Amino acid sequence: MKLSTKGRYGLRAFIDIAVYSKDEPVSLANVAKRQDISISYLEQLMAKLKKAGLTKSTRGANGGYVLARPAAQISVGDVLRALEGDLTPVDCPGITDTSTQHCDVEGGCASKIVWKKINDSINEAVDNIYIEELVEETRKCNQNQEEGLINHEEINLSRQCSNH
Amino acid sequence: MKLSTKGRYGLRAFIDIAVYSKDEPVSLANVAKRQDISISYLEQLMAKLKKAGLTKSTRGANGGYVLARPAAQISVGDVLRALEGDLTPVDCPGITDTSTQHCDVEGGCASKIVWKKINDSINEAVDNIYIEELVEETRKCNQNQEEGLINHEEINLSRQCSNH
DNA sequence: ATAAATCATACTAAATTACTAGGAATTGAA
DNA sequence: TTCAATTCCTAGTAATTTAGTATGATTTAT
Repeated sequence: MKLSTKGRYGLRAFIDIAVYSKDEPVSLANVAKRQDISISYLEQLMAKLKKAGLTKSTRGANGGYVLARPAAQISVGDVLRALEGDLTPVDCPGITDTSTQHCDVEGGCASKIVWKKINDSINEAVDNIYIEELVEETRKCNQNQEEGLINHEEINLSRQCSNH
Repeated sequence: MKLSTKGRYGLRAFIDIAVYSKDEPVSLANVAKRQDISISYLEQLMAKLKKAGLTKSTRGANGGYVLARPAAQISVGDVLRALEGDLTPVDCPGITDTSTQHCDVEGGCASKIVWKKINDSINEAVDNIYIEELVEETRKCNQNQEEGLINHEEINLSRQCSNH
């Protein structure tokens, strides 16, 4: 049960755009440089985010991406679901509304209870973190790193602020 | 992000053994019949569960599997981790103790907050459901289904009690 | 002896992931 | 007008993972 690079890279890219798009749109070339993800792959991730209405883009020179809404109004769940599809490790009838599967195993309804709790707990978790919080955290860490370089405390701080 | 058949089938098989092993060990042939999973695949799942100390087996004719501890002392988390490995959709340094990965992406520590919350919420969910509860639920449903057949309410009840 | 069962290991087809590649369309600036 | 920077769109592909099957050895009750 792994979150794919779509979700992992995509959230990082989204936060990056949120952090750097205050004045002007952020180009994927810049995101790629900062996050060490290929432009080509980023394009695919951005297509999903845009289709979900989470980003707006301007084409051509000096173009790029900005958030479609304030970061305080976009949850991590919004972003991850746009990238990964449903965040439901188990999809079986009666658990998700979208399930098209049919289930006809004999005997018992027990494991369904488990799948529902897992699904609900994940969605509850990601729906209660907003991008704004992560933007602030990123700014705080970037600042710490600058101070750290002055104070020769790179090792501690880079560990504290490592990303993924 | 999907839970594999190892986890899905394996938990069902484990519950099945818990339900039917009151008097004698449960053979995989019987589990296979009831749960519609091949014996050969079940053998692989049981190897993991046994290695984790969750089941005991007796070989030879009339052999089979029983739980190694009372169902009230085995959590769903124990079972799923035995089958799937760590239930951590994102494994990155500083989040899990077992992580051997190194992370050197520049700038920011934000997404790590998210991954930790997701991992914690899943594990908290599965560690607070015990097999005993699922055994009782299974018994309740099996009984309902029998009554349902008598009362000609098969459709409703089979929906209510469907498994997966 | 035989049949029923676990145990152990190797193999494989299908699906998914994680990208890369190539080019078309748009836009600001020289 | 031309050029470079950019998003947009689609196809392809190598590597990995999944979801099993297959085969045979070993153990044990009858």
